Amino acid sequence: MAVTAQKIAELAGVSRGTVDRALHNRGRVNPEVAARIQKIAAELGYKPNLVGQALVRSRQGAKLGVILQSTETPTMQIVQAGVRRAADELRASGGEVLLRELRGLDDELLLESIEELVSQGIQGLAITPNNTPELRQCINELHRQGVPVVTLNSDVPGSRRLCFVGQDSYRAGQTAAGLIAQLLPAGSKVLPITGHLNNTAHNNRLNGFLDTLLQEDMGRIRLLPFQPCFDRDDYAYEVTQHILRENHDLAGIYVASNGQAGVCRAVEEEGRKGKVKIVAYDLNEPNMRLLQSDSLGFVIDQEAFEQGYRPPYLLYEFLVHKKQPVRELLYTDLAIRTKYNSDLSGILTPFAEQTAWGKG
Amino acid sequence: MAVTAQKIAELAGVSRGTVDRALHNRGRVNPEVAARIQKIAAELGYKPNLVGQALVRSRQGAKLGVILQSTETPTMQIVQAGVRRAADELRASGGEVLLRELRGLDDELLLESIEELVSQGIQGLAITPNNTPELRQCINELHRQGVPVVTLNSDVPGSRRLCFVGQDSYRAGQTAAGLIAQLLPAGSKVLPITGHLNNTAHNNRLNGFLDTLLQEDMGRIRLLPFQPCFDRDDYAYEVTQHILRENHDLAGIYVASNGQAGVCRAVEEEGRKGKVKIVAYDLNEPNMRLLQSDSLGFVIDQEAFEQGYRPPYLLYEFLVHKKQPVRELLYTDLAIRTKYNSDLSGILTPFAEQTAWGKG
DNA sequence: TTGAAAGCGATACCAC
DNA sequence: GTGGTATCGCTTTCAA
Repeated sequence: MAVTAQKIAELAGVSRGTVDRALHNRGRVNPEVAARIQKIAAELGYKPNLVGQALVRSRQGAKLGVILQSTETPTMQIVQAGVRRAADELRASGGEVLLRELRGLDDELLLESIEELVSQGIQGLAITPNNTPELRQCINELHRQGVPVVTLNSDVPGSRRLCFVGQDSYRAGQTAAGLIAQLLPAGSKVLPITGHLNNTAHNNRLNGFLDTLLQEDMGRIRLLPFQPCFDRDDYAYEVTQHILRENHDLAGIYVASNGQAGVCRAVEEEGRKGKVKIVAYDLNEPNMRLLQSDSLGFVIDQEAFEQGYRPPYLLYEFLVHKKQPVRELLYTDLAIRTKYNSDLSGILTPFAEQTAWGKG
Repeated sequence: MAVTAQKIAELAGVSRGTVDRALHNRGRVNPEVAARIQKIAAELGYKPNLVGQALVRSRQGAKLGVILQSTETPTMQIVQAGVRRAADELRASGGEVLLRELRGLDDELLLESIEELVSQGIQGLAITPNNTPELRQCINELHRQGVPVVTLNSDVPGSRRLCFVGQDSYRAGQTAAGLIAQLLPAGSKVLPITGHLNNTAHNNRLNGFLDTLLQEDMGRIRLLPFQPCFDRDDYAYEVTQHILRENHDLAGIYVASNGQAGVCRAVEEEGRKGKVKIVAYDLNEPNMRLLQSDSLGFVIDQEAFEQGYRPPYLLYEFLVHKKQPVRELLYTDLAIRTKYNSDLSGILTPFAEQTAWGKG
């Protein structure tokens, strides 16, 4: 059995209360006594029992808020599943998670939802933010009020958020470049497709991609000028079709944004399936189908589930055990996936129910 | 605040103790009363608070044993790091993990170590087993005694282990095949290298690899007969050198076992670096260096850290909360990695220390 | 068959 | 400054 505060109290000849105050520097304790207690604790390697801590903190009950935007997209639905799972698990430990799911991107609605959750007394917040000055201000204000905020999926750099959980977009671009450079012979022509021209994440991916191909690959791959598709499959289709017809030697397409389904369709309709390698992002249901049908060769995954699952836990740990995240930027893993190492089961299916009585 | 046993007791007009016995079917409770209590619990969606449960169970204290073999290998050292992390975390929740690290594979030593740990009173055990009849018997005997066993990294199929945590070898082979099929043009010559001829995991990888290339790729890749290298770099070097000299058009090498460093060296010395694509397994320090130097194009990762980290938690959950693993075979993720999406930091470096006083 | 009470470990509060 | 005590939610005795 590990060493407890009680044991230290006995050894120091004081009460548990005094030990607690001494070790946590809460004051109101004789400096000499405090020193003695801390020495004993150090020698015994005392660590407070987290279960005991959690139990006492559960008096106030950790009430968390999560707001997701663009919940109509396949990837955000995986993020959602992650949040739900965390919410379920935390509920079993006395936590409470209020989840708001917003369709589309709407800064005003987001700010309203935050206010609503705050008025309901949440002690921590996780959001998929828009990178606007208003939101940055809002995050900083929450920080000032003692409400920690975790950004997920996209970040608000420089704000006083507790941390960010999501993809390292630049590295995601590099990874795609490294893959394509190995996939295609020297001199191959590649078309990069991006989304909105002002989407930071997509731009970072593109930069990582271009930098890597130009610098490290030393220009062995011939890059066509990148084309925006505004995250739309129909535009992506049109652009791809056009470029394919003009470049009969096109060997690869890099899709930094959404639109991969349109790209795949164009490639198939032009009879170039298999000849033109396509690399896109995210492991979700539609992409899974594209992988299975060999329309899409590779996706680079961003662990959407983890992006939803982790933040509530980070907030809980911070609130209940005062534990800071290990880093400010918690980048999710970048797995390269083909149809053979992709699996969504166990993520989208309802997970094993815990011991519960009734509907739960 | 979530619904507690106390609340149910009040609503049912009984005491907490009765509620507890009724909900857990411990008997000694009037059937009618039990029914009423269960109905109320179901309606309220009662779930016992895990923190409360854990605290009371901590009276007995969960004492776990972990035995790792081949700890001299780079990958097992990552597994070790995972075990250590879990041990640290569980200690903070009142758990205790006894870790035995064995060099090499030695069934006898393994069985001795198990006995030793059992005699020290462990209530659960995790091991990297050898697939021998003696060990299977030992696992079954432990099961009979009520000591759950988790196999990790390698399995003992058909034994009464609680579950297995590790790679799906067949799928790992398929993944390599899918990658190589996309990497190389039709007609490319590929050499498969394997380890010991009786290593089940390596054989399964090879089977997955061959099946996939022969069936799904429809023989577009020309396969050379596979060569064993007995997990040794020197043999792998020799074999590779020989084959390279006989096949000036060799386009790829698939390494299902250890030996990749020897393979890479041979390829470089023959001046074929970059021309011959190499796919191997595991993200560990030596492979990381091979990736960085572009000697190795891809590795397929098996989440060694997770293989060490998960089992203690599975045992803890099983012992403390009676929670069964979701599946019997818990396969780790198969991420395809290049130098751009590989990262070992945060795994091998000591992780952020928790609030502690002194040496810990 | 049931209730009352102790106790797991840590913390908060209130007397002294 | 300090010790005592109640408390978190649950399980487990021990009495009744």
